[in-house]
Amino acid sequence: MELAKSFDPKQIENRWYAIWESAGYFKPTNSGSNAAYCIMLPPPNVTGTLHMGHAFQHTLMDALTRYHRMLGDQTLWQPGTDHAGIATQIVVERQLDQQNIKRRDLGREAFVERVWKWKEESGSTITRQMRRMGTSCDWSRECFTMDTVLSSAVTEVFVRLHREGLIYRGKRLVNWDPVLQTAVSDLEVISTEENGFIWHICYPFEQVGDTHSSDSAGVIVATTRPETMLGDVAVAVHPEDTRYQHMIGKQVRLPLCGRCIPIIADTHVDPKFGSGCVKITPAHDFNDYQVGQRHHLDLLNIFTLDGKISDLAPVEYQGMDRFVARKKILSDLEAQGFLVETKPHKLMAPRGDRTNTIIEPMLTDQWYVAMEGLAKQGLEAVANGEVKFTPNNWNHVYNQWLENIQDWCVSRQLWWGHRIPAWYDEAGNITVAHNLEEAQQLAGKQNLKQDEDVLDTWFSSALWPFSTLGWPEDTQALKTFLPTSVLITGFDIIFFWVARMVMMSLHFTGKVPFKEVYITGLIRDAEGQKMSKSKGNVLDPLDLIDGITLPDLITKRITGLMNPKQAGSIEKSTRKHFSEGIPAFGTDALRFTFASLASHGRDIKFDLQRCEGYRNFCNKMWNATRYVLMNCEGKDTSLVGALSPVFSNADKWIVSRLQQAELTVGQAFGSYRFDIAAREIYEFVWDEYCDWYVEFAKVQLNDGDELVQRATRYTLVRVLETILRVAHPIIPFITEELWQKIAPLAGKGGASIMCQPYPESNVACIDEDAISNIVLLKDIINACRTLRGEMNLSPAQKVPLLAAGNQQVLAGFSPYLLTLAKLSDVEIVPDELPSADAPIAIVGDFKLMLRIEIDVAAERARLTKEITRLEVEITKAKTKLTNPNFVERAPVNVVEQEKSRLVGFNATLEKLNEQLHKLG
RNA sequence: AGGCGCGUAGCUCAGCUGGUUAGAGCACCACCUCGACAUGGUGGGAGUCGGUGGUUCGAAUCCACUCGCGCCUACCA
Repeated sequence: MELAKSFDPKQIENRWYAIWESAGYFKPTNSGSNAAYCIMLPPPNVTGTLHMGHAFQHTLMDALTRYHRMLGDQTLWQPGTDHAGIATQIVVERQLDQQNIKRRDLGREAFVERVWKWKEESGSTITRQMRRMGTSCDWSRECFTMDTVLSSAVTEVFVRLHREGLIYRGKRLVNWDPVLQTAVSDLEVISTEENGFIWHICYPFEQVGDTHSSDSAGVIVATTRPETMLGDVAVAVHPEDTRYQHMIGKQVRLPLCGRCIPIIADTHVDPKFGSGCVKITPAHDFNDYQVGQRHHLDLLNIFTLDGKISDLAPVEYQGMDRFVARKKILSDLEAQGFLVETKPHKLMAPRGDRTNTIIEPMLTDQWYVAMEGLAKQGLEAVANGEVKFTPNNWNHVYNQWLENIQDWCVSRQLWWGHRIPAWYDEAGNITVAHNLEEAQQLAGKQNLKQDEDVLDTWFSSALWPFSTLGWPEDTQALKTFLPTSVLITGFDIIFFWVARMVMMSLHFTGKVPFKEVYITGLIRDAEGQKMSKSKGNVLDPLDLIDGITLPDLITKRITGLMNPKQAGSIEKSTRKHFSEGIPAFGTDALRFTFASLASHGRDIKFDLQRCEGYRNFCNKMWNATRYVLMNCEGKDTSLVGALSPVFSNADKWIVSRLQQAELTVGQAFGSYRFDIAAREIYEFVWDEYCDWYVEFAKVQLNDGDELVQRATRYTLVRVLETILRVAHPIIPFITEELWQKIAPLAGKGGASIMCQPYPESNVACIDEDAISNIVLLKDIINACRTLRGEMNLSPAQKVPLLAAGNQQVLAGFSPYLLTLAKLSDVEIVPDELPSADAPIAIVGDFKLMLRIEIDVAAERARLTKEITRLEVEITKAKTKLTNPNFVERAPVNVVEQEKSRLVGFNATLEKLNEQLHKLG
């Protein structure tokens, strides 16, 4: 069957994916003694959709997976999804909101059932989309963090850590999200600089007989959160602050509350900031909590869990929302004369990463994992090289966090997630166990109630590398694939996930979870902005694959906006950037683009035009294959026969060049330089195979005898078949389609290219003589073309060439020159070109002359220009070589190189001068 | 406050274990339907490598300082 004239990705992609998957090629079928290669897919949110970041990372993981599978490794790419506790719960709660149902009205059991239902409905969206990207992960092993098996691993880990004393329950200040009404970890709090105010408030001294002068009637405290004063239990000053030293131990009366609180001394206070007096609210500020601990102060909790003023505050504020209360407190303070000053102030506001609400430090009972010992192990693993980061500057980031780690608050007051395996009796005694029965047995009581809370999503994610392989059972998969080979992920989850996996895996399996971590850049839009729904700059990878019209793209971007007012500006910028919509580039072009952009350590601005360029590349590959098929199908492409084929220098050259490409690509995969791999494939296919070799082959097929033709066909087929395999890990679909057509001509076959061996470089196939011969030929052709260009010859205009130099070499070049340099005739003379008013060029020892009528003055000018350039180079080289410092200190090869350059320049200069004199 | 990264052609980026004339893609200009490909071919224009200083025979590359941009971590009430 003939190939279509142009590459059309739609025709081939879906068909091949279904074939691969149903044939079971994604399973780790290479067996036995072969090396194991394993990548864990960072499990996407089960209800999520594929975004550019996923598509990018999945492309790199798939390229490595396919590469290693073809190398013959036992290769597993383990897929799965994450239940994403908070994120998923929010999505379902929003749906309920639209029906005016509150989660608490529905009840826990019904709500969780609802989430499961939603998970079943939408949970396959992202995996369906991943299939469009060509991802060759082993779907038969697909996991979900709340599967029975994985859940039991979670319980096991919790119970073991508790029994080891590494999990404990405690009442402490935690980051509290008053909207979600759950604790969150430090990492889930985003600090953003915001414009606020700093208020100076006077706390008057408690009058004890003595009278103070009016200006020292109290101390001035500065605060950005006046509402918390209701929970103040002290005022702190620096012990060495001479302004306040004499006041330490005195009492002030807290305005609005009337309570008396002491002035205490604590080094936490910075005398240079504000007034040098700090109000201390231990129940609502992390620093104040520390101060409170040091001074044995009471914790006065004046907030309820939903962010209202509690009944421990004066009655007139009780039940008021925290922000409303702030306003009232400020106006009351002002009315009573306590508000001294209001100044604008930039502050870092802590906000919840999911709700964007101000996070409140809140005193609650929570479960914690003690991190110190685990962190130490985690640090060691990187320090001793068991885990390597690429690029390795991420070591610092990882180390810095682990060195300053706090205990991890793992309990969440949510319903969707792994329920904490702890039970309470009526007296509140805690029993941690694998299940109720065990807890009852341990507690010796029947009437136990399970903890209401669930675990942080990242708790189960931290176990992913071993829980998916069957831990705590000692499975074959665990033995084979742990430690896994490489983790590919973004820097944004080094703390959330990477570090925690290292710690948990070391602790429970004694092995690191992965030997290497490749940290990718973050995909941004063309202007360098992070892609987000609210900015309206999101690109859907599937739209790049299938294409989308401008109206559809606009509609997609402006529907479901949190702030509908942005629709106008989003539409405008979308029209500007995508005036024609997006054409269908196909999966391979998109994947090739991602690979090309994957240089190390940098944000990636996604450039649509590059994607277009790589679609063109796919088309080029497609058409090169068409050419080969047209000329080789049905003809003898083998080496078998009575007479052996005669390989030309061009044949030997392209085969040599192929070895180099194989080597470069292999090394590039090994060092995660996908950009280098992609560039090498691009340049080899386009610049070498298509631009040069196929053109040489045309000459050989046209002029050569049967033996030359056979060698040419053999080489055309052999090189193409190989480069398809080289390229397959990056562009799986087109290479499969084309390989199926080409492989039989190379005497190969198989159900799929993905099961074929990966090409490996063979130095024995490198022919240095052929390489230098073809380099010379290319130089001569280029020189002729340049001359033609400078003489403004039209491409159709064939002119005769007179060439001087080694006659045998020139005779071999002649047929190629005729065609590739568009010549009417090539005449060879041994040594000297005749005197003539014709343009000449010098290539090494060869002199070329186009036999055309020229403007003598123009040619004189052209030669003079070239001579001037050479003279500059000669001066530069001479200056270097006459500098004793250079000759003595530079490496020998550099000096030699400079010498031979000078010789070459001089020879060329001489010839050009000669020619200049010959001009009439 | 500390840490990291970036600044090279109009745009997006390679090159940066120091050594030919600093490269590519896209965009631009000119010419071209030639039996693989106009998603193409041939030729061409385009950069004082952010700035200053230093090390060196030699610096886009190494060092110091500096300007501009971005990110991360921590935090002053």
